[in-house]
Amino acid sequence: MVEVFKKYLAEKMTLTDEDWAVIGSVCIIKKLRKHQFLLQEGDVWRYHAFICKGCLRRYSIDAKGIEHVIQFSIENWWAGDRDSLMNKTPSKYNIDAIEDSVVLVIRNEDFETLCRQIPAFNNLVNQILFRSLNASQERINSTISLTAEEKYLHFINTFPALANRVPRHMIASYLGITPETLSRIKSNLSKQKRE
Amino acid sequence: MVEVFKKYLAEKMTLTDEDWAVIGSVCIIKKLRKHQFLLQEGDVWRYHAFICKGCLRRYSIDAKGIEHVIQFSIENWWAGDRDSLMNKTPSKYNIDAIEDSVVLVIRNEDFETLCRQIPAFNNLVNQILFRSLNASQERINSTISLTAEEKYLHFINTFPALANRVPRHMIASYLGITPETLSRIKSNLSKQKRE
DNA sequence: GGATCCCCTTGATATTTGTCAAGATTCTTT
DNA sequence: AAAGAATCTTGACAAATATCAAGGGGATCC
Repeated sequence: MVEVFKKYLAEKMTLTDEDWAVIGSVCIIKKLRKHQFLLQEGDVWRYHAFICKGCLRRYSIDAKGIEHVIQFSIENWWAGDRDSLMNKTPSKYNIDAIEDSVVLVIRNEDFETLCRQIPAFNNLVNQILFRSLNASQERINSTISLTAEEKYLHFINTFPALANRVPRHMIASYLGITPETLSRIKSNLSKQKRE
Repeated sequence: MVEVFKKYLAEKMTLTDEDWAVIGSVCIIKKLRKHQFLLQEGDVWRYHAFICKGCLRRYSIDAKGIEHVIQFSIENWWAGDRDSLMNKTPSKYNIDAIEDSVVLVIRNEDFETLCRQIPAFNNLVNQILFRSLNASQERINSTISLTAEEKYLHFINTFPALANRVPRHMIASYLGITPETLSRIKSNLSKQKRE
């Protein structure tokens, strides 16, 4: 499973055998069964996690006990709680597996050493940061500008791989609407298509 | 006005006179009158802009011609369009001044040189990136989890300095609600307070 | 110092979305 | 294969929010 990560790195940076020896040595493979937590609210997150296989979600639980999905991540993406990591504060989020998954975990100290020792790795990390930030902005834009139906269409456009992979009620939660509303949107859309 | 930036840097990193000589030499001061654009949709953004004084907003315009405020920035914050900068693509956003403002602009080439030459500066930039990302996540969370009234309360809690500084209809737009709804929320809140 | 424009408020009404409840369907586990 | 749990759908109704329209107040510009 480490191979997935190696391939990912090789595609995004020039990766010498030497680099890989250093990086590989700090990687920890962790299997997660469906529903198993990678991070629970209240814990401090001290890692960087790369998903080799499977699908995770990050979500918060509000005062009324309702779950709100903040993010999905699948193979070749990262997961974690930067806020908790950076400020060493208990996390406000939960991360769990939607399917049986395999994640590759790197301890933060090790990760920082990698960034210092391997400039290309550091650049990659920065690139990912930039991308995440742009994606966030994009999401904010669509959340405040679009109707429920438009948000759903935007979602399946942006993440076609997820539409048939994660339960609908989680997509609804991600979009900030109720499962019932999503269900109606879908039935409307397929009605319109038939006409 | 460059002093504001110097003070900002001195607070966030160890800034030698030498560093400042290098940094100061690439700073361009730009005055913006109220309503004046810093960036217009379609232009490519090639700078980093620090606000010395005043208040800017970034917004998009949707297919129906409606403006959606994505972000406010005031003195001691940065403004710009990372997406356009990074990908060298025409910007999807407008940035304009809500009040007469003074911004400090650094060309991207110069900025990158600074990052390479002054490690402390580079660290600061990374820190800011992290913070922005956390703030984005936080905003997404509140946008999908809260009611209109809660969003408004959350906003004035998070940005008390903005509440009395930017027009209400822009706050409404930022929150993804109509000005009318915001107006009613405010009148409800003050009613409740009186009771 | 009007005149104009922009912004905010309020009311009436329409639309969207949420809530609650029941039944159907699918997935899991044994 | 059957039981049980979770998920999805649908309907009736309620609540939240948007839309449309009108009027008032304050800033700004000749």
